[in-house]
Amino acid sequence: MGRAPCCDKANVKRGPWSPEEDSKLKDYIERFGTGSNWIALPQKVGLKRCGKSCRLRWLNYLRPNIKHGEFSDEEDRIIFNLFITIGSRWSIIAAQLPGRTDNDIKNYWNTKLKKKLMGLIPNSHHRKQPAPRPPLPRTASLPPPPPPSPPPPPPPQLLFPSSYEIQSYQQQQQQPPLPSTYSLPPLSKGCNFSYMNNNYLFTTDNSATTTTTTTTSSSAATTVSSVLNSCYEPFPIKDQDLLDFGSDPGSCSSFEQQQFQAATTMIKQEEGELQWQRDNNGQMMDAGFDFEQGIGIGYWAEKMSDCFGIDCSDYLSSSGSGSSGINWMMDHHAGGGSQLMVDQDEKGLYYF
DNA sequence: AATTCGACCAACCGCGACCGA
DNA sequence: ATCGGTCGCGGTTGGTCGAAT
Repeated sequence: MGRAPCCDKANVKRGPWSPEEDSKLKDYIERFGTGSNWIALPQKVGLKRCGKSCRLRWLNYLRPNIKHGEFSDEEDRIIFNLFITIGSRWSIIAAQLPGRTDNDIKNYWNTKLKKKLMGLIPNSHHRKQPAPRPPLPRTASLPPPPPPSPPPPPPPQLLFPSSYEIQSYQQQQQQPPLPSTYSLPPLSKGCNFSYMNNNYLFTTDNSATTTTTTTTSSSAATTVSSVLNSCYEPFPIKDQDLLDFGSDPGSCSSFEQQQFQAATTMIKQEEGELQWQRDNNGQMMDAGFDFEQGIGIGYWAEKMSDCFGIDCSDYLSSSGSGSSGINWMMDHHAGGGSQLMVDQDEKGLYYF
């Protein structure tokens, strides 16, 4: 025995909404609200529609402040990063993009963004502007589009996911499903946030001043296998298993003394071979670290080779310190202002 | 000019969650 | 604790369009 239908499908209209229907529904809800009962709403409004259809039409199209049209690069990045982190939880993703609906984002992801990420189509900076399409009959009742917004600020240096991010996304497709329960930290407009679930760390923090990290379990902190960064500005990631090296001390996660001490203690306890370089004031030097004998440079070079397929022969032949190793990597593979991460648990090296 | 194909997106569908009786 | 009604979500479908053939 199947599930009982939510309405009498034989007596409800289906398919595209007419302007008259839109107008009726919109007027009614604006005057009286939904009454917290979508099933009963169509009868009150005088529509031969299923309640679910009315709800969908209102939420996705008629309600105020719905944003239509092209997605911005910033929206692209937010969608991408959230998708990587939490998967296809479209409603949660939509909650981070005011004016966008889950349906909108889902369609956008499936038709454009996913392909763009896989390199099938160029990113939006080379995006061919589509020719304006005449409104479909079903959209004939739309209000006129908002006036053109002022020109956007100049784009940041890098707008689209790096090769690492895309690689990570592709790898993530093979990962086991994310846990069904997770919690987002409270968000407020303009605040920075980051959180980590069992496999991924996510952050939108680009302020380099405050970062919150939420771990979902004690084991989460030891199973970090992937790191994503939604911006390309230096930022601190403070996590006990992720050491973040930026191009200056302020963008290194362990620069703060407390964090530094904790990380160093842990590393020395577990490995005993990682040693930080400090300047004369006892502060950690710019992106400086070194491996002591035993694993040392060989380990470092091996990991770079493992993770990135990088030929480290010229580094190995140099007489530089660990710091020059970072610089070598920055120069050769990441560019200025990039971040390097060392996953202590998996010995992984990541750069952005 | 006609046909085919792929992109796009509004709308539908079914399931699980939630809530009140 | 159980049941029925409703909501909300995410996957899928189908109509329309422009581009390509």
